[in-house]
Amino acid sequence: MNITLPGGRAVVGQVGIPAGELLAREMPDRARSFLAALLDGRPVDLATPLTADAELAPLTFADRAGRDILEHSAAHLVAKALVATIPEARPTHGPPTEEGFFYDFEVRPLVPADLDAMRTAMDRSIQAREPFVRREISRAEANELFASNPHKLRYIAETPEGEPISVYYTGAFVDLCRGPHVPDTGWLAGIHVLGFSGLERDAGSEGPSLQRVRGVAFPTRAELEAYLKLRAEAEARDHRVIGAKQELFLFLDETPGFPFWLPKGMVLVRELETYVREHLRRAGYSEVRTPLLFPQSVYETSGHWEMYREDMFVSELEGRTFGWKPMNCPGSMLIFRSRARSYRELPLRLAEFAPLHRYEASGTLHGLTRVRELVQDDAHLFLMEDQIDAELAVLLDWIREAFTTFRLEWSYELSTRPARFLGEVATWEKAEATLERALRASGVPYRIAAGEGGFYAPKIDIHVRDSLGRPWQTGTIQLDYQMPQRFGLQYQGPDGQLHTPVVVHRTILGTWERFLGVFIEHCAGRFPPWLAPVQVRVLPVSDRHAEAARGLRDELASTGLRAEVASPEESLPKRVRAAELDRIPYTLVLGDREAEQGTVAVRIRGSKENRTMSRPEFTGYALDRVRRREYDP
RNA sequence: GCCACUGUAGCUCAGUCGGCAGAGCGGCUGAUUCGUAAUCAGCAGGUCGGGGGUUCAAGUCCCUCCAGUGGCUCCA
Repeated sequence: MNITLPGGRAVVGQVGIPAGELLAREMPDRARSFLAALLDGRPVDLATPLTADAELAPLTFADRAGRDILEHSAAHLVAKALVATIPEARPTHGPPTEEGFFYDFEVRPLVPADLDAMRTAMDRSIQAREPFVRREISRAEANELFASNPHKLRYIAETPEGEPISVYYTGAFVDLCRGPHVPDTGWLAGIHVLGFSGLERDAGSEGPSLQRVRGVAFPTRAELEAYLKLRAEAEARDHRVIGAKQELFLFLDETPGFPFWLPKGMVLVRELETYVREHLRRAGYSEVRTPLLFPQSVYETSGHWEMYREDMFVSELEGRTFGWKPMNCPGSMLIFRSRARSYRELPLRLAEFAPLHRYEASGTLHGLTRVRELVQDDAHLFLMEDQIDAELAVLLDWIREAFTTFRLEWSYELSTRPARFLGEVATWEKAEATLERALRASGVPYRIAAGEGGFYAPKIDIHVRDSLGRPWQTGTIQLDYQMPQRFGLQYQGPDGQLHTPVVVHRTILGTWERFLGVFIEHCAGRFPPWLAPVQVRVLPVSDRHAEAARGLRDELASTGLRAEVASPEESLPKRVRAAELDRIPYTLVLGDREAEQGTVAVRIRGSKENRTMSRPEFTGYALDRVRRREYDP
């Protein structure tokens, strides 16, 4: 029997030798990291006997498939532990996910004490290094074995005739499973249960609700510890925590989902607006402001009433029904329609930064990243068909520039026609193809999110990851053939005929709220100097320098820098510490030495050294970095 | 909206079996006049998320509403 190993090396194996044994024999140095194998490209247990000529490769945690196997094996262990804790629990399924695994159970609602019991049971199993043992059984045997678990019976029934039905034993616990698995539970020392939650029940289904237990798994305890440390770090830079500490924004019980922007947070918003407006000016946009409320009839025209009403705030006034706008598009459409339009006006680019209201379900609210009142850096581009490609190219270019400025890594998702949509399928497909062409032309990688488009248009969504790798959706580019039609928009073309324009709805940063939520976490509250609410803090060494410090502050303020004085009621070291904790980019110490020489001692955030500069030298340095929007102080 | 959990001073949290509401930080006042990540002392600050109930007695037990957290669903 000839077995081909990775790299094309062919070895001879005795028929019946387990895959793991052969791999260990041929690659003894690495054998300890092998948790499963690929047999002719199919993942299998290491215990699988080799019976014919084949290609064989080891799988480790470094392989995506290997990682999935470890995580799925961890899910089995969770199931074993939960059933040991609550015997009447009925396991359903437990797949690996992007960040770990889960296992869903039909069981009474779990409580934290259940997790403690499960952890104990899991530890015991891990200590015992219980092997995962595969058995293939008949359909009848399977039906008998899982007679008390309707979910497993359903999976058995769904298994195509002719496909083997396999079960895996872990000690006394048995689960219906295709496998493969790690050799034994000793591999699961790096398992950690993150938590549990109830699942939304499918409409119409009865009986106890499902409970999901989520976890992560690593090959070693040490890797788990590293992961947990990263998570703890992520919690420390939670924008909700930083926002409170730095007094950027506020949420009150009385107004769930409605952020209060505090003075310092408002500086961030204004700086972002200024940044975006600079682009608007260069790229030929005009800014408008349209009403916050429109009568129902306008939303009937736009399609919102049919497709988006659930998410809208609605007011009844004098017997008429008004909706608070959830998007800016209707207003822009009405402006376009307000008079005859010529092709010479196109592209017409209307930007609007108006507060939008969306009645997001209470359970989905989350700090700044999911709110009920938000402001987008929104614009609508009214285009002729042959202007679309060029505009899309400009937008993708602009996105690259913006996200580079913020040092955010971004990726694109092409979201296609959803189940509920307006208009004709053919138009949708044309729009989707146009967006895809633009993405290809820009040369950036993208993913297709089938069925994730808006109800009126397919879109390119911009996803950013913060520095800890968590993904967020921010900007969006939507190519819309529906709304112009529904609003009856027309322009007179060079041919003298009336045509319907195409509209691109687009945001770059998305919303100030979500963008700042993400960016606060990305920079961990250490804002680039141009964004920092306080750019310079002046620390007089003692009372006799307070006057000079105030003078310096005024001097800095007159150049446009945001500066403040920390008066010497506290010790200098304490004020230095506070400035560092407040993430102030530039801390200037002013004492006798500096007063005499007309200099300042400059401490740059994150650096313990300080540099003596003349006042004009510092001002020039700081202003230059602010003006260039440098990321670091 | 659904499931679970949580809610004590501005913030982070302690509060045992139901028996007098606490600490640190922050704030204020005073002393100190300070040279690059915490000087010292004192003081103020609470409807224990709201309402209802059980009890001689509720921060603590029960019900309910509100808000938050983690998921589900949804989404910028």
